[in-house]
Amino acid sequence: MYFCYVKTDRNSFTEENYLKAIHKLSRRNPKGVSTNSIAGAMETKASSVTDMVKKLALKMLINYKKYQGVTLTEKGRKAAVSVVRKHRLWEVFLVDNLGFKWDSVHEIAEQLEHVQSEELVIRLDQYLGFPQYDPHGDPIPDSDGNITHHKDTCLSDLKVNQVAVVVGVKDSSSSFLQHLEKMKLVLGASVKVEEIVDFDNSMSICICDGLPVSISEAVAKNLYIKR
Amino acid sequence: MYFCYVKTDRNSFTEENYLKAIHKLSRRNPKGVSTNSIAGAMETKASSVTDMVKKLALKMLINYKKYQGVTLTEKGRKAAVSVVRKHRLWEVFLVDNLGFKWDSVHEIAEQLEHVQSEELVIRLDQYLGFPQYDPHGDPIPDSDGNITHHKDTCLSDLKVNQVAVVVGVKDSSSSFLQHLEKMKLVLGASVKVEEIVDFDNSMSICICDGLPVSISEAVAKNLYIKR
DNA sequence: TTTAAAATTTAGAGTTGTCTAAAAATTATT
DNA sequence: AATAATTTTTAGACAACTCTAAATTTTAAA
Repeated sequence: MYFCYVKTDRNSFTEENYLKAIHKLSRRNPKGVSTNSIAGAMETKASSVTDMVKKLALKMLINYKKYQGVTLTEKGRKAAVSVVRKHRLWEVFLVDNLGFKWDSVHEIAEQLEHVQSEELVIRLDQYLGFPQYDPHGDPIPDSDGNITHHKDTCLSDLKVNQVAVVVGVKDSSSSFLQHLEKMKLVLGASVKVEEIVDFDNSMSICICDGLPVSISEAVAKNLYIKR
Repeated sequence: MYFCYVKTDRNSFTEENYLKAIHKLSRRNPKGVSTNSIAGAMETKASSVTDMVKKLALKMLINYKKYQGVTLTEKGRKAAVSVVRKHRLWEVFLVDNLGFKWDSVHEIAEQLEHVQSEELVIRLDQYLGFPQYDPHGDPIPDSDGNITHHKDTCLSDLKVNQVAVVVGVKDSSSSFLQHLEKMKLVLGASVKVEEIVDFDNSMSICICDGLPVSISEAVAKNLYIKR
């Protein structure tokens, strides 16, 4: 740990990425996020996390006591959500305006999300028509930092013969998105469960009234739906 | 100077900014840019420049021999121009699409220019309709790195009664641009020289056939025109 | 409850920048 | 050509991160 006093109100790219990771992990662990889980999310070592976590605590962005997990302060949550908001708005721009495919925008948005300008976000949001969801169906936080999450109903929660519409994906990795695309299992697609195989919980489903296709439980668990 | 071997083909933000500065300075000093002038442009110290210049030389981006000025290699020039291209394309986007004023886009473009993605630049360029000039009249380099500069005719080169159209500004500082805006002296405006004051070389000009206004020599020297 | 395993933190060091102060080289002046 | 002024470089150190390896603390198991 190096000596550090807070100079600016701004956060570095690295700090923003940590905040974002902590925010994401907080959903599943509201009582406190562990050092190791942050290290996993950030693809770095636990010792680096400890250092950064001390720094974020100094900046009053997180609550931290040694050996206990961390939670975001309201200030930290605001900062994290602001980054998420920018990320998702830029993803909409990339897909809707520049014609990128949904599986290739994440990396670019990871860079764009760090551009600092209140005005830019406001104007971009307006330019895009105040979108509610990003290309993966994730909700775009409003400018006050409020997020209206999907009800966590997954395709895997459906029973035989039930019908629903795909509204989001949990895992946004390129490979998963490309796999979905091949089956035309994209946002807005209707699905009907034809059969559930007891053995491995795989499903046979009809996508947009097409012929039945089989999907694994892993896939079904990563798709959000609305009935 | 720290030990350093070249790991990636990518350049850091700082490196890109140095390359951009050197590129800009090279126009006036094609034979070699001095350490001090780079330090001036980068708002840093000469010793920092020496360090960075060594690093850029190691990466084969510039030609450097101690105590002599530096020049860009072809590789360095390409890298610098690529950043300039991105900067200017983003400026067009900010003004034309998001409705920013021309005096408030520079800072944001300074951030956006570092976003790494070939595909993004290609698509953005197309989305904007392959613009030739940015909102300040500066030429946008093509994807091969070619720049077609304005002929350097300035408003200050005109004689009494001559007529021209404003096509660019040399200095793009907010304060200068705001000053121009107040007089409606924007890109595309027609100007006619009514009078030149011998004493201080200030000019009295009519903008778009309006009433004569007086502008200083400094202003006239910072405006590119086409006759 | 003592021991073993896992998670977390500290200590020390490396990287990419930055700076100040002093030394060396170049350029300008007399 | 010798000296002065300026420019440039070096040396050493700080800042914001990163890491490995060792020391703590917590949690799980026997």
